[in-house]
Amino acid sequence: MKSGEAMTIGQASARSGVPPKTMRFYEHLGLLKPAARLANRYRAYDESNIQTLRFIRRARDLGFTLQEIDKLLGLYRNRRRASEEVKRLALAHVVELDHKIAELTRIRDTLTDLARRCRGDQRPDCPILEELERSPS
Amino acid sequence: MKSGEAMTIGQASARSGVPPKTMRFYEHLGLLKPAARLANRYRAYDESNIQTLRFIRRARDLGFTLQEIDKLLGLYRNRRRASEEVKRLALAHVVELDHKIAELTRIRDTLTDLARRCRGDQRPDCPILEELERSPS
DNA sequence: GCTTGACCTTCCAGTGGGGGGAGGCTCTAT
DNA sequence: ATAGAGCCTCCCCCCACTGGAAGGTCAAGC
Repeated sequence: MKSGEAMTIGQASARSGVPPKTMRFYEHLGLLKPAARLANRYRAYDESNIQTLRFIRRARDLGFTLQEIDKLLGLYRNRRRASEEVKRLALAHVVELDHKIAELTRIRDTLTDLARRCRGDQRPDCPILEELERSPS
Repeated sequence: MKSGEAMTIGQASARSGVPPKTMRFYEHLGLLKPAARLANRYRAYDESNIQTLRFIRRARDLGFTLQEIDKLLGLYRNRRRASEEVKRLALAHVVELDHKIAELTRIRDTLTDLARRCRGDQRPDCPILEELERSPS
């Protein structure tokens, strides 16, 4: 394949790291514009599509939702828009992450403590089960 | 209502903190045994059901999946079984939580750094977008 | 020329853990 | 007698995919 020319969905997948099924799914959702088609109805992708797919993949890796990514793509494609909006989106995401991390850490510490107090032998008594059966939290 | 006697799903929900829809859903999944029915086909619950529902709710709060809770309920109902298994389940869950927390923290730090380096003003350049468009990760 | 196997197409169903709401009974209070 | 709350079942929706069925297409090997 000449670089810069049309790729099939499988080749685009290999170069972007986004599975073919996921690419079709994104297109169905409207996150990606409908791909061009060859005479045999196969989807055809070029370098700019790869760039977009990589952008989406990176953003997914950073935990952005598809809605957020849709906005980020809009901002990415229209660079005249202020970076203010991008920063706001990223910081809002950080706040959510902080909440999630705090919650998971609290749970982790509770469980670790319960497990530490559980002998984990053949005897039936276990603080973990005792905690779970407690009155309403 | 006499305590210790039959409750409707709404009353059981109020006493356990599990929404009626969720109770039906759990029954449908087989996590709860099919509830007894009154002559009018309403589900009927007693104190032992409340205990089970509270157990499930606490375990959900601690982030256990419904599959894990199913196992925990089995261990809870059969106290002769060793606490070893309970402890193993809890510690496995802690390991998963640690992975999740580490991943979220890594993402959080990356985003915080990118946002810090983004001026967030009217100018179009933004390290966040630049990062997202980078070559494959 | 024919088969094999990889790749592509569409569409349907399921995941986890529920929530919303329709359409229809039943019970309680007035 | 009637209003309204609560119960019943059923199906659809959320997110972000993933798997699979059923069928079209293409390149290589015999």
